[in-house]
Amino acid sequence: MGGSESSGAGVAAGVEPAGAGVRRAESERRLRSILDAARVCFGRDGYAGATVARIAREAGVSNGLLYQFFRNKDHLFEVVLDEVIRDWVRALVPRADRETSAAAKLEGMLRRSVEFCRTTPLLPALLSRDRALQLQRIAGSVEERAVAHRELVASFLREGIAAGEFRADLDVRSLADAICLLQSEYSTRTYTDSPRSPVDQAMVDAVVRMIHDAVRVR
Amino acid sequence: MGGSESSGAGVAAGVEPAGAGVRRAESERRLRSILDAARVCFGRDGYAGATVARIAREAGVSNGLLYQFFRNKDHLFEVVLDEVIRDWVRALVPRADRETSAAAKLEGMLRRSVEFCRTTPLLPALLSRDRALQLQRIAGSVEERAVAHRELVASFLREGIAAGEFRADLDVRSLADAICLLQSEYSTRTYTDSPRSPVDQAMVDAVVRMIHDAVRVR
Amino acid sequence: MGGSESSGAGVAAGVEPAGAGVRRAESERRLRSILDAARVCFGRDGYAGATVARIAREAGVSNGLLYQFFRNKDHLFEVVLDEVIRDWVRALVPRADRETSAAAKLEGMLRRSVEFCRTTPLLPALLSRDRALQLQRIAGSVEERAVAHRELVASFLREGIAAGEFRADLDVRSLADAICLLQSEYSTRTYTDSPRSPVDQAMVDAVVRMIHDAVRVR
Amino acid sequence: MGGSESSGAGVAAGVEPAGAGVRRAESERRLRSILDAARVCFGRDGYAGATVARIAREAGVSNGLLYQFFRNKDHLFEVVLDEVIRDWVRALVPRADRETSAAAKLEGMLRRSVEFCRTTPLLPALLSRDRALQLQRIAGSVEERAVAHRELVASFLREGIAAGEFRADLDVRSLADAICLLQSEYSTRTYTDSPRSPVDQAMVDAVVRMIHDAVRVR
DNA sequence: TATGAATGAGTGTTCATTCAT
DNA sequence: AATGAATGAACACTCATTCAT
Repeated sequence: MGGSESSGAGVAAGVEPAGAGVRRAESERRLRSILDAARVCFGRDGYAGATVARIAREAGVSNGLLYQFFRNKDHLFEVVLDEVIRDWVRALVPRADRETSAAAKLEGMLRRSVEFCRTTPLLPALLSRDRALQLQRIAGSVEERAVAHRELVASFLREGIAAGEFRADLDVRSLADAICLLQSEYSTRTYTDSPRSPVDQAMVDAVVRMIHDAVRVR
Repeated sequence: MGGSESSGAGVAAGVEPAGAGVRRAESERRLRSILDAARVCFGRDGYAGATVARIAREAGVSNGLLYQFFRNKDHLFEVVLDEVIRDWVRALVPRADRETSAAAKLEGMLRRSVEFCRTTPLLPALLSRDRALQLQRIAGSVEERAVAHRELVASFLREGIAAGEFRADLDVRSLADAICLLQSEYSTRTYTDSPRSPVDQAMVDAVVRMIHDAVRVR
Repeated sequence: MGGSESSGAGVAAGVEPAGAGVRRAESERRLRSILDAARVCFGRDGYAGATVARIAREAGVSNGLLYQFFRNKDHLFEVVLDEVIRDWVRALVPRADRETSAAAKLEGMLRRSVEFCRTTPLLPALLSRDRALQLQRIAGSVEERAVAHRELVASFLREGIAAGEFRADLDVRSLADAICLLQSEYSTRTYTDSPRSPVDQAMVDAVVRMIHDAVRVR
Repeated sequence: MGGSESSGAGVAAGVEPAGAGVRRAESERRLRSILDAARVCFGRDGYAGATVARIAREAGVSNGLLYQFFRNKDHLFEVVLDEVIRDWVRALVPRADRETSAAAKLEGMLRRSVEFCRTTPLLPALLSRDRALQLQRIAGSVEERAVAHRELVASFLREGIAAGEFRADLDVRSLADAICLLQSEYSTRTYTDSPRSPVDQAMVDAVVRMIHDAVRVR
């Protein structure tokens, strides 16, 4: 995956690199490094704590260049967040070929999410409740994704129930919520690598088991 | 529980009320109101978002008085955090009389934690990963308490295993971690009452059931 | 008149010095010096050209103190403008005792205006068309005063016509406009003391004569 | 008059178009469009308010090209100002054939000035006291022209006196100054079209009458 | 002890200017 | 000759902290 988890082609939506010469490449590389630095800074310091100046410095560009690509700090944050979420969501989608049972899908999703966060300078941290975000500003996109995430998990649960694989009396909504939360949190902690409690394989396994126990037919 | 969740004795450790005359009481009351206001502000606005001026204003004291009690904003935050955690932990301790089984203790702990957060202007929000906190600053006390929390849960698990109430092959450490996490997060969300996904009784019930499923003998 | 043309008592409307001790006086003196410095700076450099930092420096106070008194640069400007206009208008009012004829009132008004500007660090310059002001921001108060000014002059003209002192066929509106303009401009130039054409007594006399010629019965 | 009020010959003094090939024409056209755009921008936004980037954009050229023709923003402004003044002065010169009396020349000058400003995207606004200009920067050329303007008016006055058309005791210098001022101001206001007091025909007529009254023999 | 006026370093943002292409 | 990406100094404004009273 390398150093940059950019979304395939055009770097980021909402940003127009413009131009089409040789400079284009250079410019795009800089935009990329700004986004990467922003990802790290926002992830490390939160929205308020991250300064535009520091992001620029860590990206190796001038203070002002940032404003050639983004309207303001908010806009930069929005784009970064969007990108990260997109990358993350992509990682969650089940492997159609190998994960056939609903249980396998749930498990795969959790493990991949954790793995994704381990190798990505990210801010799913931000998926959790970073008050510093003053989320109202960008609540939209985050909220939307969260809902989508829960819905995806819920669909797996329903699928499992329908297949007789899971208990019929599951409280799908509540369980989906809890599973999403576990997934988010363990993913986040994997990255932040807080000394508080580093996430190791045994923990992930335990969570997987916990989820299985919660859904499977007795 | 009343308006102030202060810890019984000398208000807060690390703070020297000084003096011993008649004014002592007055002074202590002011310190109390500062701490209460800080709790509310930090909880509401996060570390960076909370301003010293506003805390003072909401406490009904002058800007400068704050610095008679606390070295700086960081120090105030540290003390507030410590206090909140102490209060919270106190709420977790099982009711010796009514909760005899390990399972009951685990369940009671979760429910009380959620309840505590519902009625307390608090900042367990801060227990979770509020990156704005730049936790490194005060990691110490938080970390310490987190470890204690996990250890408490772990002891319940071991107790249950010993009593033949829980499965013998539980990964105690990992499970304790997951349970703590669920407890923290649902408690936090209860308070923040985020539109993202308001926590209702059904959800708490689902989590309780999940934990039961994870531990009980098949 | 002295160094400061503040309006008698409370310094400036819309600003709450608050407090009532000994410090109050000190504080008020600082507010005064900010307003005076602002008057000079805005007058000299225009709205955009004047920097908050320089105003603070020339007032001998810190950068931030300014924001204890005023919401922002705009607000400061508004207050300064209001104050200046108030002072200026006050200077225009005819001396009830000595100026009885309409002609004397017109003449007195012009001469006093010029005199006022000679001794006042001011910005009637701003009364004229300083585009840098982006007048839309504060258009209200300026416009209002300008209208009042024209109306005052017009009333003198009508008075003179009624008294048979002035020609009956005067285009009152247009003439009032022209007279106001002459007054504003010569007043402004007196202060700016532009090398372009310093205003001397002979010039003022010539303008006075011009106005007389324009109104008096043949 | 067409779209561009440039002065016939080499576009503008102080600017070296350089080169002598076929591209010369192209280059000159670009310079022209920069100057035109600058005229509009400076006139609309004032010196500080006008941005180099916007001027370039409205001229349809790149940001940097501007610096091939002009040392810096100041220089551009200087050149634009010079050009505008030249155009304006040209408009003031009396029609040798139709304006024979000194009074007719004065009147014609005023009316043409107003008319010129009505139809020209211009900045005579800048001739007046736009403090944002920080006129010190370019005082030179403006001052020079202002003196010339006054001298022209003065010559008309002397001519009228010599012809017995005007009063012999006129204070030529002072009166010339006042007349120039009226002319500048009404011209400016005509363009800016400020809601403050739109200049209509009646007003211009009144000013013309005022000037006549001021000079003509009783 | 308590005040709040005062400070100034630091923030996000703009924009004249340069320079590799 | 022409571009426009990149720079960085400067701006308005905020806020933790101090200190005379």
